Amino acid sequence: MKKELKRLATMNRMQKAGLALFYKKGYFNTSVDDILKELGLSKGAFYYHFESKEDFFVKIIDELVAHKVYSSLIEPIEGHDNPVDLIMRCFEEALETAVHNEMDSGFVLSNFINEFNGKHERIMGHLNEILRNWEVNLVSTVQRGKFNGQIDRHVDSESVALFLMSSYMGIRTLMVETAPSALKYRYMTQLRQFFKSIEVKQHT
Amino acid sequence: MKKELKRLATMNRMQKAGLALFYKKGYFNTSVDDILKELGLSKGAFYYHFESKEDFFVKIIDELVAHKVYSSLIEPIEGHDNPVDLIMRCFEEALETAVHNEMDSGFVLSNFINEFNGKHERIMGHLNEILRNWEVNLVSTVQRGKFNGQIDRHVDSESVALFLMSSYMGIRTLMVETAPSALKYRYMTQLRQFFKSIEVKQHT
DNA sequence: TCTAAAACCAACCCACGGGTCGGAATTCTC
DNA sequence: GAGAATTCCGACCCGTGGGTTGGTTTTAGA
Repeated sequence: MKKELKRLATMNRMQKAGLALFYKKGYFNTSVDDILKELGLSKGAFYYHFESKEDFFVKIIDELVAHKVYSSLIEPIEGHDNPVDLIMRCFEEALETAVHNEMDSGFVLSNFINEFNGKHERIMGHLNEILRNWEVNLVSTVQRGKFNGQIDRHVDSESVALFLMSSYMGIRTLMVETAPSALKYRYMTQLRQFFKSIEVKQHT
Repeated sequence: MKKELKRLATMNRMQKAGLALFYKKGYFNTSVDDILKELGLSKGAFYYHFESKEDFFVKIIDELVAHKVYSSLIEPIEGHDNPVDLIMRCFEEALETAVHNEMDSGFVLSNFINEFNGKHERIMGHLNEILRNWEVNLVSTVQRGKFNGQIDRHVDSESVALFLMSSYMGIRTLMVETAPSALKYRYMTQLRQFFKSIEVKQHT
């Protein structure tokens, strides 16, 4: 019984260290040895737990990356009150985390997508699934906004979701090298502006 | 005299092939041999013309990538009539090219930025310069819009420019794997919506 | 046509990285 | 505490990739 626990513990350590390095230096630019060195483990240990570097990475995506995206971008907007506000708060929060994160290297999911886009079918499959989950969630949140009478019924939910995703992925990329705090502020300003334009006009 | 010409011709061939492969497979995942194989040239030829792989890449950035961004995103919006329209047309055109481009791998500049973000100071310096040019150009275009009385004087030009850049970089990433034509349409819809929100309200 | 420089070739060097394997240490189970 | 299974070590294999070098072909120019 305890064996299974230790097994999982070790695998988890490797995956966490792996994600940290893949995120920081990129997949192709990170060797298995790099990860092992950080943990004081050997190649044997690694290949005892994982079939290959690729298999290792796929598991990281399905578990850690998916979870990260879920907890920071999906779960926070699943409430039932004021969808627009939820999305704004969620993005703000996510960006704020990035600002305070010393050694931020961008949006994890976006980084990996960029590295494998059109290059590696299998891995892209797993990354795209996370992306789709996010999208579905955004779409339904926007639709809730329509029901609640906050968002104009004439706008296309899917388009809005897509626009939100695009801009978020882009700003996270830009925030890596240039004054994240200032960029965050500017970005949020325009995001608010955009939301205003699709909100139902209040005939006060 | 003709020697210099041949020299430049060969270097150009290498750079073009290099950019194509770097763009398609990424920098770290493309070997110098890959490029040489495609041209039927040898290592000796390569290292006769370039100091190193990195030097080779930097030159590609400064010449080819910079030029590409300039001709597709900067030059088209430098006119003097209707800035909003110019930007819309320009983005539309750029996305349309991507749609029709079999084997599209995303926005060249964005791809490279993602690959080196926070990882490689020197290369990021060159990439950021292109980014800044683009930004400056967008900012001044937005400001022209204010002068012309098309854009609300209260909006912050830099924020708008940033928002445009973000969304464009994001949508280009997303377009690689998912029905580019549909995404383009949806994106343009929302971009128009955004512009509406910062345009001066016509009191007809 | 002859020479010298420019352009290019191809074999070589070496470090690195993914993956293998036989055995040693640890841990569980009885 | 013995035996077996699990976990891990570390030396090894081998293909790859960046870079070097000595020499060969091509070209310019007088």
